Amino acid sequence: MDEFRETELKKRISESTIRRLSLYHRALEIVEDNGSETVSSKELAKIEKLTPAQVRKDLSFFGSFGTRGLGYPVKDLKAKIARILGIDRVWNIALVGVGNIGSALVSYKEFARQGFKIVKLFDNDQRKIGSNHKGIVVSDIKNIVSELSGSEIEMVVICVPGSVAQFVVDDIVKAGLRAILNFAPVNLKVPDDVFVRNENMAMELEYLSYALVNNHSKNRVK
Amino acid sequence: MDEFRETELKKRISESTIRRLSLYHRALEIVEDNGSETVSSKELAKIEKLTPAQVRKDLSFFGSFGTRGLGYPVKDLKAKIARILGIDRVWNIALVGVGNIGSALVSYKEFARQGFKIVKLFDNDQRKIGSNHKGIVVSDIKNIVSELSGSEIEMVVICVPGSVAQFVVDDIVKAGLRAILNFAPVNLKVPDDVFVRNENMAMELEYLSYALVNNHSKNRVK
DNA sequence: TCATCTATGTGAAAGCCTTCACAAAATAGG
DNA sequence: CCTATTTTGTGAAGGCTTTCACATAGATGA
Repeated sequence: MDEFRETELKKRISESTIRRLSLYHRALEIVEDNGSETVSSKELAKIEKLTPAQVRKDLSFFGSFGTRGLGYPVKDLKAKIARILGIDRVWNIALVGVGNIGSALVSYKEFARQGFKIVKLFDNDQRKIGSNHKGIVVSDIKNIVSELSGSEIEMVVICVPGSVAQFVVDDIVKAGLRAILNFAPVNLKVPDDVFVRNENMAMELEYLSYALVNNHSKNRVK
Repeated sequence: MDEFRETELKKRISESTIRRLSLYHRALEIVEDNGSETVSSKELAKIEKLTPAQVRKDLSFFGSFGTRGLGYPVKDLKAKIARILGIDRVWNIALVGVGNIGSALVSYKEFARQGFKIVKLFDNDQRKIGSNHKGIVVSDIKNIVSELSGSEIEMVVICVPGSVAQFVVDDIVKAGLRAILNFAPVNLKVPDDVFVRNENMAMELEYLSYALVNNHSKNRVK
């Protein structure tokens, strides 16, 4: 692992490579369920609709995990990718905004399955504060800075309306947290050492809309 | 518009450009609310944390919308982008899988606001079939092919477990639909003329996990 | 009307990412 | 043990995207 850390300091690894690591991890779960001991870059590529060269190149940034002529050891590679991604542990997460989307995410099994554990909820609505969602009592957002500061929570999911998202983020930053998953449709301003990922579901539909309207078929003659 | 269609046939426009068009559209709403008549590429870039050159280059693929020395006419540019994206109309959408996420999306205001109208729900769970969500009665997924074929519905949102997503997609394709927003954590196999966008929320948390573990700060000395 | 200023539109350059193609390493089979 | 086969790991090439930098065109003000 330390070898990797050092590599990372020398060469910045692209966002796309990291995102594909998640895909490889997922593909390896499938292969593992099939009972295979090893898997080739070709097979992994097929599962996620990528190219074998891409798979090999991506993995090569982090080390040599395969055996020539044979492929990659499934269990081992999966563990190594989990280690690189930092998902070989549990992450405690707070969620702000217990509306439609927010409360759906509290019960979202895929988060739990990957070790992302929502352990605290915040809202500003008096009717919601004190109510119980899957065993978690909703806290008043007024106390967010003190309740997050120095807590075991390291990530926050934001499901509040766009108009208040920036205020919430300012508090999260004040509390010293550095990772935010944002469902509000606004560009959040944060210091350079804070990471934000945006989940913009309407934008994906807009892309589909564009594709349909422009008949943007993949196998169209150019 | 036809000028644009023709341009499009000559030069394929990148996915990133289209995604940024959505951002520009959103930024223009903000500028419009502020009461400005015109806006510069610099201002648009600031709102979405991009560069002015990027904004101008992206827009230039579709035409010359600005006035030198002045900027872009807000209302007009917003309408033109909406036209390009195909969001100057209502899209009727079916949603399959009325679980946590699915039912949250039925009430998701951002979809409605952008003209994405969920008009039909499907599920395979007998307890859910026939139940009412925001005025829509859940249909039996068995009838999905016949109910979608030739209907006014052109997009489908999939919120079913990964293990059944491919079967659902096969039916959607059979019904002749060509646009799918997929929340299941699997890579769906579709013909080349069908568009799929994947919404993988756990993957975004994995990216944050990676960033934190590798202290991947943006202003770090290389 | 003219000079100054502002901001677009866009070729060209730079940078980044993906794909190619092949040497190297290990397996498998006889 | 040796040959044929498989599949990795990786420089180099190719292709795509972003950024640069400036000519151009219109606005603004005296």
